[in-house]
Amino acid sequence: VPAVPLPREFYDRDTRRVARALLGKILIRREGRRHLTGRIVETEAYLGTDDAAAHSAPGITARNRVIFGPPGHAYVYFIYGNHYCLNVNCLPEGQAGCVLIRALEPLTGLEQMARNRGLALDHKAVETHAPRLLRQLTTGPGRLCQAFAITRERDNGKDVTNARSDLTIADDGFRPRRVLTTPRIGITKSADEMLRYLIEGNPFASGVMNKR
DNA sequence: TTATAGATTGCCT
DNA sequence: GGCAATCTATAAT
Repeated sequence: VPAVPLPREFYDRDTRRVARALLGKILIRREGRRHLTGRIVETEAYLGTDDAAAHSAPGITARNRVIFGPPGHAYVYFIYGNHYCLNVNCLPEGQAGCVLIRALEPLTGLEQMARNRGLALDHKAVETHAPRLLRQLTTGPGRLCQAFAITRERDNGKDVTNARSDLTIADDGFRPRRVLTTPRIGITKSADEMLRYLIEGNPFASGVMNKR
């Protein structure tokens, strides 16, 4: 696992470019000496005050203030009374924009992820239902937060570029072969904008056959 | 002060 | 494929 997080400059540019560039990077949750890691395989861009679907659309509020802050910080919100979602904010302080992390390919710490998700993941289960089970760990924005124990209370506003942070994003050199662009999922406003990015063919992206 | 919709998920038929 | 669960930000009263 790479020890050096992506630098702040990585996030200090157009939100769509960051959303695409985050594909293939590694999300790292550190719990003492143990690590949970997963490769980012699906993202969505949420633009500034011009994007009706973005939480930043109404301007700065208590809830969304992280999106207007300096780049490279986690924006975590609670939705539908049940789920947390993880974003990283982009662009310089004062400009809104963030990327929603929608799906990961789990890499290390799978048993802990399963425990966090309330799933049984023994060897027998892996042998018989591996693809189904593994997809239940970190496919979907709410699921990956539960698997990584990401909550608003614990992680909102956290600097993901700080190596001492327990939530960081790093580059291990992996580059996606091909990237698909589609409309965003689960929104009603600005639903036609092509702002969802995923690694073509990766089985851990959400949706059927990597589409929707 | 009350009502409503929401960047989701899991269980039901 | 349909729908309930369950909290909260924001709009409407």
